[in-house]
Amino acid sequence: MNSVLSIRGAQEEEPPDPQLMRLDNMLLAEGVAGPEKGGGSAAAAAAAAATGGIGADNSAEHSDYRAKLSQIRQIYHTELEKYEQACNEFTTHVMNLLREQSRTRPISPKEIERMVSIIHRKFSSIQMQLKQSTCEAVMILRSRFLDARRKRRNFNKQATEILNEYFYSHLSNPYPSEEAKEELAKKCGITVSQVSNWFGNKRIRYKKNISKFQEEANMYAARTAVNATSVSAHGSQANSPSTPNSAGSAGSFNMSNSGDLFMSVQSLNGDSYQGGQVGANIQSQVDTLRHVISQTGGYSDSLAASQMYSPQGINTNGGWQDAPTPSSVTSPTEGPGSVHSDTSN
DNA sequence: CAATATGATTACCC
DNA sequence: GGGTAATCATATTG
Repeated sequence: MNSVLSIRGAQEEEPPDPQLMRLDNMLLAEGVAGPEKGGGSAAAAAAAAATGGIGADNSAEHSDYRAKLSQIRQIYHTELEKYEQACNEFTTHVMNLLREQSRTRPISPKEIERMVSIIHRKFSSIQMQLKQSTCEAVMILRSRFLDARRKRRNFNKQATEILNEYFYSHLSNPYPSEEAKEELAKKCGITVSQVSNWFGNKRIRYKKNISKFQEEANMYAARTAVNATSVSAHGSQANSPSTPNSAGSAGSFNMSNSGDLFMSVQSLNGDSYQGGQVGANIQSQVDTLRHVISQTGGYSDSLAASQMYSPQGINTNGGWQDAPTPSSVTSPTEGPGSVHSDTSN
């Protein structure tokens, strides 16, 4: 046992051991070795407060993690304190011993100093072990709780609803801007990067096989179309919403009906009054309507329409990326023709 | 249980 | 830096 000390003591001196520094830095970064809050009970309270600040369900997921982390932190600190105390006690004990011995034989201060330094080194190596195992524990905790891949949770129904609504009403260009992403994130109670992930996944999976998403597309298209028309085309006879049900979608919109819808949109667009909201609404409708109509089997009749509405099936640019926004949302003041050209993608 | 759906990560590209 | 495509790891479903 002495051998260990001598070996360690020989090579290790004041210069900060890189390994130790690494551990210290990590513990600090993880908030384990951070400055202890004033009150003793502050740890739990602080953790709770910190979690309560930001995301709603996100923090809930992390609360468990934080609780465990603060547990680790507490253990770490008590252990550290214990070691320190033990070190001091042992030092004084040895000092006393030496003092006693000094009566019978001369003891140089150098010897005392050496003893003390050996003791300290021994205890600091114990501390090192403590830090190492604490780091390990934190790492495990992190991988267990923070690796979202491992702890994947589906978004709640409403969130996916909102996201799908946006996606299908911007089918021609489903690339939400940073602002739009933030908005969606806020509405859905998720993070912006989650929104980005969602759209990335959605785009690729939609494109991969559109047929699988037809029902869903119809559903959202019909819903938003009905919504929009009932808002923008004031009153009128409107259309019986008809079940937004997926199966019935084909039957729900017959040719004439969809034609009416389109006409109303067109005229409104031509009006070009009140840009902003209305314009955006219309643009959305173009997408959704296009989908509905194409699904309703409007191919035999409206030839012109059929061509431009022909959706992703034969779409010339199945990929979205190639076709940057053709004036989509930003210019509501275009002539009626622009709608067609716009939808031609 | 297998099969599918789904959110996150990765590699690679522009 | 943001996009796609492939992939991973889990959740949900039948």
